[in-house]
Amino acid sequence: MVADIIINTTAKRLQQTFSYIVPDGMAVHVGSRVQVPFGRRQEEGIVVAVSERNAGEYAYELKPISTVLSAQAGFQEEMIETASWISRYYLCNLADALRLFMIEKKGLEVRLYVTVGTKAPASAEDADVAAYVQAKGQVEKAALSRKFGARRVDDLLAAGVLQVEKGWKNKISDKTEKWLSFVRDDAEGLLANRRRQAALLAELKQAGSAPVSAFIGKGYSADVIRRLCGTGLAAISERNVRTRQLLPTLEQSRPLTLTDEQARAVQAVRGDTTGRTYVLHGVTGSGKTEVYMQLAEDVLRQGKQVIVLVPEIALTGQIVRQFVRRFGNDVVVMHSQLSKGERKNNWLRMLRGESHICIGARSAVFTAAQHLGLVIVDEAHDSSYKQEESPRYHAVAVAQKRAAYYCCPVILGSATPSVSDYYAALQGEYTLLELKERIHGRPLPTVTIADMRDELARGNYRVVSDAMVSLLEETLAAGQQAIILLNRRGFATFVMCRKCGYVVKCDTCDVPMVYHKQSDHLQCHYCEASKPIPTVCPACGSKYIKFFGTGTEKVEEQLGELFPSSRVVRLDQDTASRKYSGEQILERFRRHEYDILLGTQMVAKGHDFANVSAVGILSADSLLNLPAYWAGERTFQLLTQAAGRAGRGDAPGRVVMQTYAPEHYVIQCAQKQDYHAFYEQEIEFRRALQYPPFHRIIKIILTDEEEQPLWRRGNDLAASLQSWTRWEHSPVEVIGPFADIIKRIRGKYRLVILIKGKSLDDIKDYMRREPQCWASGVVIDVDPSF
DNA sequence: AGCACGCCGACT
DNA sequence: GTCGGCGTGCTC
Repeated sequence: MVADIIINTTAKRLQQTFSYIVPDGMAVHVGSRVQVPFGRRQEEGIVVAVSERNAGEYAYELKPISTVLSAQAGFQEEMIETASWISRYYLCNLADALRLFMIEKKGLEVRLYVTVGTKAPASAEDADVAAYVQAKGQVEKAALSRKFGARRVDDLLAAGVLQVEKGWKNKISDKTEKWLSFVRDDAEGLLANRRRQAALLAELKQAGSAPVSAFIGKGYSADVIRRLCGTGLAAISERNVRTRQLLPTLEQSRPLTLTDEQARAVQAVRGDTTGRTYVLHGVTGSGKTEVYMQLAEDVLRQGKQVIVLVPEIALTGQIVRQFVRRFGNDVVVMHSQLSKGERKNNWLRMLRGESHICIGARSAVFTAAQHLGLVIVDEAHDSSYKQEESPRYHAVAVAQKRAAYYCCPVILGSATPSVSDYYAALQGEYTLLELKERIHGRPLPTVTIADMRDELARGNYRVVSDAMVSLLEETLAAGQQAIILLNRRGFATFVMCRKCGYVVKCDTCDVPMVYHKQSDHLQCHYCEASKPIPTVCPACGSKYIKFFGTGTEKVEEQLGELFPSSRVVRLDQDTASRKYSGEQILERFRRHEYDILLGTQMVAKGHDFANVSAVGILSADSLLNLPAYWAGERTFQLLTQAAGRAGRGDAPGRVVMQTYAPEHYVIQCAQKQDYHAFYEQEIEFRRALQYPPFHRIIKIILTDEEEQPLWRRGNDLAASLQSWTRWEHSPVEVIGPFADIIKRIRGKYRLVILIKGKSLDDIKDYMRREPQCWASGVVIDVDPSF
């Protein structure tokens, strides 16, 4: 037998499979993770095909597989298929795509092992070390150094008393633990004089079985346990490590009675075995979660599993809590703060079919499954579903691919579906389900627009408009809470010399630095570098250094001055960076320890605070003016999301949106919270300018520390792509190279080449074969989000 | 990605 | 003579 293997490295150019002999009797399947000789090294490989071919049929000599690293944490056929689709569609190599499905990214690790050498130790202390190594046979060098000191070990190695050798450690061996289980009662009186063993047996009878370690923890010695097993009344067995209870015990909730709309949606999806995608368009507060849960319940009844994706920010939010309350222990939550062991346990529980629902952010789409029955993507329009590093996959696309294999439905839930998804639904490619009513008939919040040009004309130079001030006054007076959104952190957005116009920029990035008052430093938001504030202008030496622009820190200060008796809390990357502190801020706001929650988009997403009746959006245009086709869509989504935070309780919601472009259709539609009107205008704009969904885009980003070679590489690659389109008479357009919006980040210049066309499959095939696309300093972004 | 090999210039 | 810099090519 011969196995085709992908070497699990990050090497960009190492893309092909390598064939190895499967030694007789070795259990190797598609998906097994194995150790293979590769050149002079040993490497980890993933088996992607097994054939009955003979080693003699190959033009080169085949080597045999060394060992199997893990059968348990291997791959299923579906995962290999999906990974291979990802590598083709997103133009990444297969090893990188496969690694997305792994918990233990690298299973094989090179370690140095020490054994005794040929020379005799010179001193008694050295003899101790040698004796220790002798007794163990071989010791990991790092462990030996910890015990005896690195200096000592190195000296002994140099003297030849010890010697060192490279070895490999398998990190993914299937871990087991010893379990003690009850066999029978002591009818014969075997334990008549053995009080500890009798007590142990009694406890064991209660428990049935438990890990040996649990009994040791209770004070039973290993000897007592061994002797009890010797009588045959109890037995020890090896079991795979059990997952400990990860979820807090919450009171269980019962399914609610559905509204007609909800029931229709559930009915439409129920029983789908075609792998279709459903767009669930429901206004905020229309009860999408209940639809999700009832569909999930259905799938669970069939013994199948569900993956629920939520935006990164929402992992601590309502939806997770609601699923846990409904489904209890059947739910595993994957979040970034889990330890590696916990992640692995959760993953294994899904793989073995012990749990049936997995909730997590983007990467949870790769969760192992016995039999997937449903994928739910909440807030499916959210930009966090697109991974911004290679492989640059979109979780929705991956979900659809996996669902197609299992023939199960995908639900894309959102109050503001992406224009592309909605278009696909109207075209009949997806199925559209609409929830137009809010639960309990609560009205949508009323939105007022504050034209900031008028404020300026009236002499209000503050960040906060008069309309917003009165909204906040009334809200605070009524004992209610408010949320204020400003999409920029820091105090002032740039620092400029009033005399010569010099703007302080980051040393390694081509962006102005932001003034942070809290740390009293200038900060680069691209590389985190910080600088002190110059006292004189570095360019002309004048002292007229001034701060311009407004960030969350400045608003915090102004709100403090305007409402001295109110309690304001700021939530942005700076205050949320410490572990759990973001969560704590939200929790304390929920308990009304603060009156105003101020922050960046973090405050806009998914929270459900019953006492919040007012929302202020300080700069509704901040995304609108970005030079990107999706600027309007993102703005509409953010504004609608933010507005949706108001009036979720009994008090009606009120929103003030500050803008310099009140007549813009995005602002107008957001004010009316009219998705359909927005969609109609946006789709015409996309059609006219041939943007997605009408055309697809690939973005190639080239980076280099030097500008000249970068342009040469960019021109060469663009020329190669151009010559292909001409040769093939392809309608695909190659645009560029041009300098990226930000010319330089972290000391590297950036060029962009765009590829645009109705179908990009053929040019992708060409790119796959073009070595320039696989050079270092080239990033390929298929369906880029910017 | 490693790693070896080979070519070349520099230096004990 | 040999050391080390880097470009090139291979790994079943």
